[in-house]
Amino acid sequence: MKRKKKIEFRSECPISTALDIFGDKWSLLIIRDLMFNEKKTYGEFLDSEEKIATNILADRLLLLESTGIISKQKHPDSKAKVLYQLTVKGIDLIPVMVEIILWSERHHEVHPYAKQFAKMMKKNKEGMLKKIRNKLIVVID
Amino acid sequence: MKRKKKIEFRSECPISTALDIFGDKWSLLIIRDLMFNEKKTYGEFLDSEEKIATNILADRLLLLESTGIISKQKHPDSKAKVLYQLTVKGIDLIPVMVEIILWSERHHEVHPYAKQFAKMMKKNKEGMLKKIRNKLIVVID
DNA sequence: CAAATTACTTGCAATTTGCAAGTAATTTTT
DNA sequence: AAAAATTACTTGCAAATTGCAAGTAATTTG
Repeated sequence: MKRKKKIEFRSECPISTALDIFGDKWSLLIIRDLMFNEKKTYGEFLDSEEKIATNILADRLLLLESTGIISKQKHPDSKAKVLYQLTVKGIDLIPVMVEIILWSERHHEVHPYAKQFAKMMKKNKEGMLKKIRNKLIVVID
Repeated sequence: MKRKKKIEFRSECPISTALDIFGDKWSLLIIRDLMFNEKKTYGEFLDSEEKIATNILADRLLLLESTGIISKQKHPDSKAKVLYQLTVKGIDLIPVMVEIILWSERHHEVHPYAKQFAKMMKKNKEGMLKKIRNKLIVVID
């Protein structure tokens, strides 16, 4: 499984461009784990509830890196590990992710934590957004 | 090309659930055309800039209908036409779509209208959201 | 220093996509 | 009123992508 060198943008429509990057069933789940679940390594992404296949994970990490949404760093604990993190471009996806969560919570049966999340968002959206962002701010891109 | 009767939800995570519905390269483009481009018929969806294949379009319209995001109505002008429209659940995707547009505009080269859109959003987001919503409000679901 | 762990690759089979060419029911044109 | 367009799809098939199981190579642990 080798991925295309360059991703092709189908048009200059902002929605289309975004979908060219993360329009699939898995990319936003990796971003979710980085953004909300403090996951940082290949192994941690692998053991999600949705059971992403290891080759797909490798492919998507490459894609997200090549589109500037995540970056690889040295893991402080071990040479055998790789630390993945969101770049600023990735962190900027917070409002997208939050609105997806709020929509899904409103229209589907989801985990209780999502209902809690929606309630807190209703109280103070700006504050919550900043709080999430502050937790992710990072030195190197 | 026959589609699976039922879509399978991989987990109760709100992001995952949303992706099970619209996590592909085309669904949100149909929603975009309904939401922002006043498109309403099969033929209109077909002639987008991104050139969706006709079998894929048929498949996605069915999927969006079965998940309650769009609905089919009689076309007032002709029996040969079908009128598609967003349901309330579909209209509720406005904030998701808007945040995707804003993110994409911020990080990519996109159509000039998107820059204009971003500028207006910055001025008065709540007002804009309401305006978009009002244009879509509909009698039958 | 042998067994785990970590981050991937590789080899297929199965599914999905994309393209070209129908088809069936209207609607328009002549 | 027949013939030609239009509209909303379907069908067949090749090509691409996904998903599963089984490696591999470099650390790290017992």
